[in-house]
Amino acid sequence: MAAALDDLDRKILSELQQDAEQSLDEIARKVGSSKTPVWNRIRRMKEQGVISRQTVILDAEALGLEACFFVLIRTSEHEADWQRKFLQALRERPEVLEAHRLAGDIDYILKVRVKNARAYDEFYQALISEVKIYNVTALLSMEEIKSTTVLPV
Amino acid sequence: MAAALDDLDRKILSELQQDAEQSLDEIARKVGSSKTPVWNRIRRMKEQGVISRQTVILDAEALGLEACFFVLIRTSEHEADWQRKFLQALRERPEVLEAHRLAGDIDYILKVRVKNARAYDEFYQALISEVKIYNVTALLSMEEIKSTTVLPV
DNA sequence: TATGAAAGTTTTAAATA
DNA sequence: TATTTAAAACTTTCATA
Repeated sequence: MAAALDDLDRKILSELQQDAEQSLDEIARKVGSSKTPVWNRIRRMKEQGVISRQTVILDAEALGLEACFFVLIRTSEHEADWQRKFLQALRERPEVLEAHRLAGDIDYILKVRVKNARAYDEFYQALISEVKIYNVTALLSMEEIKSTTVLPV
Repeated sequence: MAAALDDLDRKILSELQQDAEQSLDEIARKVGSSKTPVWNRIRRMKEQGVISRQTVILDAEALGLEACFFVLIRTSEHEADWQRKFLQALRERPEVLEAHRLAGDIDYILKVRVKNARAYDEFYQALISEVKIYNVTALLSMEEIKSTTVLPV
């Protein structure tokens, strides 16, 4: 599955991750190459799916989304039908930014961004009314020390 | 802190979050406006810090980063000096994608992306050798159900 | 890989509602 | 005050060497 990337590819990815608004010329200069090879490599990496999309990162606080919770979920249900419903509920809710199925004792972890604690409670009430859940622990973030989309390349 | 955004601003943000490669004309058409007002609003939202940056989202699997852990940390140390060192270590390590200080029983949560379980162990050993930590629980993600940078606007 | 030219986009300015 | 029009500067895209 892992794509074969050389040093130049990695430098280009690193530049694009830092700032996707740079022009090809600028990136080419920084990575010590020129426009055409950089352009061809970017196109190839998009086709390969190494680069999945280009987006803007918004400031959650500036949008008034001041509360962030990590939610640990244990469930007694492990049936296919229950799971499908649960996953669908998570995918549909825009306040759920991350959702992972886990190995071990805790079944799922979510990262949820909302306006405030009340908005979290509304989310929580809605979720447990949609699907049966055995145990939920919400961890409230007091400080975002780091939050990055930049992967080490 | 929350910026005053109107309906048109929100539509523009929604388009940019979905796909930041769209041209101004395309965005303008979709949100029912035209190039210049859209351009002025984007510039204003960048200045206000609502839009913090533009980036590419890479596929972690395609890069060979196949393991994702959520790490729950309890510490006995709460001194300023210890904390500064700990936060610095987290910020410097590129495999740490998220780090939050929490309210309550668990002090910190991390999201860590690495090649495999061995790479996680190397990260873990390095971290505990740098700073004293009381208790660590690592939750291994078996399936990424959802992972988005798109905030509800 | 480099060059360069065509097509398209962003950015600024001026005119208009 | 905000929008439309228009034009200059710049960028991307692609053919050719």
